[in-house]
Parts: sequence; structure tokens; C-alpha cells
Amino acid sequence: MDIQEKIAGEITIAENPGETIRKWREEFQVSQLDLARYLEISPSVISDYESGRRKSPGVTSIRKIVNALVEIDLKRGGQVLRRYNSGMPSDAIIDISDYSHDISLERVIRMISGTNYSSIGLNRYIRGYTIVDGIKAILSFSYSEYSKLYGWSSQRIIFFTEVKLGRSPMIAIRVHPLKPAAVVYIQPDRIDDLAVKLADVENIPLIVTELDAPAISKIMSSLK
Amino acid sequence: MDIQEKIAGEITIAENPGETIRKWREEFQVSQLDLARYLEISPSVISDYESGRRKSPGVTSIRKIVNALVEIDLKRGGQVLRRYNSGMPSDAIIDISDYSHDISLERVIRMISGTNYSSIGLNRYIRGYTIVDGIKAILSFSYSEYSKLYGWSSQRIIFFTEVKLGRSPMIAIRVHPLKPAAVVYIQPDRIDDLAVKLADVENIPLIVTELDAPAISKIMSSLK
DNA sequence: TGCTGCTTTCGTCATTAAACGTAGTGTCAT
DNA sequence: ATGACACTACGTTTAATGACGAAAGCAGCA
Repeated sequence: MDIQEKIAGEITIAENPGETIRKWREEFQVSQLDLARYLEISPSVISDYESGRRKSPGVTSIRKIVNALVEIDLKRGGQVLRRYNSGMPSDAIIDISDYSHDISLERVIRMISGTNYSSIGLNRYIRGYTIVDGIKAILSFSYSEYSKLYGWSSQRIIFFTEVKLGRSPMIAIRVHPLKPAAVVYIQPDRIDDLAVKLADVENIPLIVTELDAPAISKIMSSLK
Repeated sequence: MDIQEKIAGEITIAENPGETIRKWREEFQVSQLDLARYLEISPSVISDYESGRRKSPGVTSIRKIVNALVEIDLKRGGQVLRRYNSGMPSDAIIDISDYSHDISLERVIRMISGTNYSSIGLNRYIRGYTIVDGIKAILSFSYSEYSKLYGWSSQRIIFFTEVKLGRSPMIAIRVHPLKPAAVVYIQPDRIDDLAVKLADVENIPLIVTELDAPAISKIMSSLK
């Protein structure tokens, strides 16, 4: 989920959408005038929204306003965005890609010679994959950056390298709202009971493979 | 952030809001007819939205629709909501309380004979504390339930029992948006390097105490 | 075959959002 | 005080929303 959706959602659900628009405009430190100039409309329009004369703004207006705030901030160097989004893409993500259609999880697991440690079945479909360095991700990702693991669809496999007991990755998944379709540990030292238990609770298959990350990357990117 | 805002945000930002409305209506397994009946409007209105004849629905319409979907699901027992929100209150929280004013962290750590394992100073203040069973919390809390650890203020100490290496609790904190003022491990087996590193990165003092949970509970509740 | 339930399409109408522009208030630095 | 800037208030226009209801297209199914 990106920041635009978060702001738009807040505005839409708020008792008073206008006030919420104002809150975010001020948060971004954009004057009504600047916003109006950017959108090439009259400043009074912004005032009308915020004061509540326009009681139920349409999604197009909201989208325009929210996008404008974000884009203005980006032009200024993205200072505000960084507070919410903080950080740049890191080197924790080794490979990430999305497919344009469903791919059978069972087939993928067969191709990477995976062993299922959980009691969750493999008859589901994925639309993307992410290969991530477990330790680096934990150390370098802030909360909101975890959503980067999910690319365009949360219906995906996440591969973790640098796994010792396998607890950390499953706990990160447990605590985070987005859940992958499957988790694969790449050459882990061993698999802790808690990791398996968490996988079962979350209804996420927990797979182990002895192939290495480059090999997996090659296989996954060649699919379809 | 609750689910209504998430859905509303998605609808608003989507290229095609109507399709996104449909997606969520189907996700909730509500027919256009049921939704229309609940909102006491004609089914054709829903169809008009979803088909895109109404290109820029206002926030009131969206709010009504989103709330209706959630309320209908609740009436049916909240099956879909649980997938996103999952879980009931648990017995993982041993004690939780809030103070009506600031209390010096340094003083608290002295009273519980704590040792600071991190390089973060103790000159800060807390407004509450939570004592939680680390394992049970991880197993029974869904994402949104983690906020229960924070009571009224996130300016608080969180005590964890049942700690082995001390990685899991810090990872949970790392991944979650709310951050406590300090973390205390109650009689851990040992302290892993990664736990300390995470505490430093998060700027949260990581303390260890050899007192047991009931003793801590007594001390913390007697404060002021 | 015909019924029932779900959905779509469309013509129509009242209301209101979306925009303008002008006029006006308040607050600063100069 | 004289701009410059940020915002508010309001009257006005037009295009679109929000709603209806009727008709008709598809399913499944007894």
C-alpha cells in the first residue's frame, strides 16, 4: 500500500473529508495557492473543498489532490514522503518480479526441488516472487518498506536467504499485515518449531530448498 | 489503519474505481442486490458504479458502500473481516497499565535492577507499561492486535517473558509501526547480537532483568 | 420450459459537484 | 500604507453524480 492510498482512504472515511484534505495539505506544507497553481485551478476551489462547501468530493478530485501533494513534495526533494516511506530501495531485495497471470505454486515448488515443512497444501497460485536477504531486510527496512517485498501482488512467493533458525522471517510476516502466498527458505541452517507453527497459523506453506539464490532467480524469471 | 480506509483508498486511487468497488464487493461475497437492499437503493445504482457509468463517485457514496460491505460481513459473523483483521483477544498480555504522568525510565530500570544491553541512553520518560508473554503474543496476535500492547500511549516499557535469544520480540517491534520507549527482557536465556543491533537501530533501550514477572508487575503497579 | 435470482443497460430527472471569478479578511515584511 | 501572500465567502454556470424504474440478458434449476 502506498501513501496515496493511505491518504485517500483517510479522506474518504473521515466524518469531515475537507478537514482531512487540509490536514494533509498542511502536513505537506503546500499552500492552497501552490496546490491550485499546480492543478491549474482557482485557489478558491481548494478552499471550498476544505471548508466543506463541497461535501462529497469525487474520487477524481481526491486523486488529483493527493497525487499533486505527493508530486509537489517529490519536486521539492521528497522530504515529507521520506518521513512516511523512509529510505531508498536497498540491497536487501535480491530479485523481485511479477507475472501477468497465475502460476501454480505446486509447479514452482517442484522446479526448485522444495520440501514443504508446514501442513499447508500447495494447491494455490502465485503472481510474483521476491528473493530477499533475511538479515539485511530486518536491519534496513522500516515498517512501511516491508510492503516493497510485495511488489504488485501479495499473491507471491517470498524467498529468504541467510536464514538460521527461520524464526525471524516468519515473525516479520506474522506481524506485518500483508501475507505472502508462500515462504521459501534458501539453504537454512535448520528449521525451528516456532517457524513451522507460525506458518500453520498464518496458513502459509513453509518450504525449504537447497538450491542457491542465483539458481532460484534464474528459474523464477524463466517461468512463462 | 482500519480496513475501511484501506479499501476506500484503493478505490479512490485506482484507475478504474468501479472495478475496484466490484473487486471488494465480490471479496466480501455480497451480491449487488444484497448491497442495494442494505443501502435501500436500487441495484442498478450499484451496477452503474461498477460499470463505470458513474466515473467519479463522491466520498459519501464510497463511504456508504464500504461501510455497508463491512457491516454486512459483521452481521454474517465477520468471516471476511477476520481474514484481514484476524483473531480474538488473548491471554498473552500478563499486565498492562498507564500512568497519568511521565515517569523517569532511569528510575524504573534502577527499581527492577535492569542492565542496559544497548547503547541507547535511559534519560527518557514513560507513561505506561505492558508485560507480555513473548511466545504467546507472537502466536496469537494478528497484525492489528499488536497495537493492544500499546494501551493509551506508545511511550511505554514493554516487558517480554519467555525470551530465548531475544530476536523475536525485537523483530516484531522492528516490523510494527508503533515503537515502545524501552524493551525489557525478563530472565532471557541469552541475548543475541541481532537483538542488540535492532535495539540500536530503533533507538530503543534494551534492558535485561533477573526479577520474575509477578515481581515486576508489583513494582510497576506501585509506581506513583 | 418457465421460474427465480443476479446483473446490465438505458432514458430520465433533481441535485450537486466542479469550476470560475470577484470581493473581502487577515497577516506579514518592506 | 502599500503590496504580497494565504485564505474565505459567495453568486453563477455547466457538466456529472445520485438516484429511479423499466426492460432485458444470463445463469442455474426444478
